[in-house]
Amino acid sequence: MLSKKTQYAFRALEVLVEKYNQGPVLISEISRRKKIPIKFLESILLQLKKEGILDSKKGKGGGYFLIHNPVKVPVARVIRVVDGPIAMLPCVSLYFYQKCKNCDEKHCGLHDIMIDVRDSQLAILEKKTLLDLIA
Amino acid sequence: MLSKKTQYAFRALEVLVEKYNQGPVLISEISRRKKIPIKFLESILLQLKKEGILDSKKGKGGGYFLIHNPVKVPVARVIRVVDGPIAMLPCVSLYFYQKCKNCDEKHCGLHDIMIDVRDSQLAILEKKTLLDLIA
DNA sequence: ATTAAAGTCTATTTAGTTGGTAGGGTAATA
DNA sequence: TATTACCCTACCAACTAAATAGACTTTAAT
Repeated sequence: MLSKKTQYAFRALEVLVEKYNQGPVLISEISRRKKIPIKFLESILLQLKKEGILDSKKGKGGGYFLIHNPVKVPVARVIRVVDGPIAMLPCVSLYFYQKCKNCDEKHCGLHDIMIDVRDSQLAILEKKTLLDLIA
Repeated sequence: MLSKKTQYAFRALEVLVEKYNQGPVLISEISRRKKIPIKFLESILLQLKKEGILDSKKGKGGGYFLIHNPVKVPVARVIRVVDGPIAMLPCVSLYFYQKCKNCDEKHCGLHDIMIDVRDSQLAILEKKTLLDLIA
């Protein structure tokens, strides 16, 4: 399951996609429109900024905005930034790989199954982009 | 990510698949062979029994054993019993569905994406069975 | 230069889950 | 009838998620 934080991130991104290339959007506006606790939202947007998905402008007329064309940002990227691994086991994760203590990956049925699952998940999550959020 | 509990469950099931139709297997044997804390393992096996995947026999010569032919038990079933939902959002879960507060499922891009992901996950997890664990 | 708008940072709280431990009770079978 | 081995209850420490509070800094318009 995606964390609530990640779900909030997607809701917020919906707003920013709609307003892509129309200047910064206030945190408070996103919070109000999507019913996200403002301070919690603040930390989410900050995280997305640190990871190079968003940028922000301070002062009057400031706010958050997308750096890249929404069609260039895969859904998978957002999940990894906010939630972490997408795979169901550490030993099959591409970005958060950890060796399995109790299984020899060469002959582990579970490992093989989860590799398949990961590939089929990523086939979708790497192809779908932020633009698909407001389809 | 699957919980450690679920990973233990699969490790334990590997043993029971190998010994299918060869009588009960002691908790202590599974614990030793798979290096699973015995009391924690106890609770996992009990849960699998309550859900109709395993049965047990008490007394001398007792232990746990599979009820059904391993090829009849999909991996998805084990995950649902021990871990809960497989889907990435409550609003796209088949067995643990919960309505989305902030989205109208009819026009929600995120919803549609996660439906696709769920289907592709299940295509694998419903087809692969316990027998594949020891492939 | 002032000021107010707006993002940034640190920290704390609350609640729930996970992983694991301990000990005793109960049922089945040799 | 004594073992063996499952069954149940309770507890705990560590961690994570979700949310809140408040002070600080930067920016831009006046």
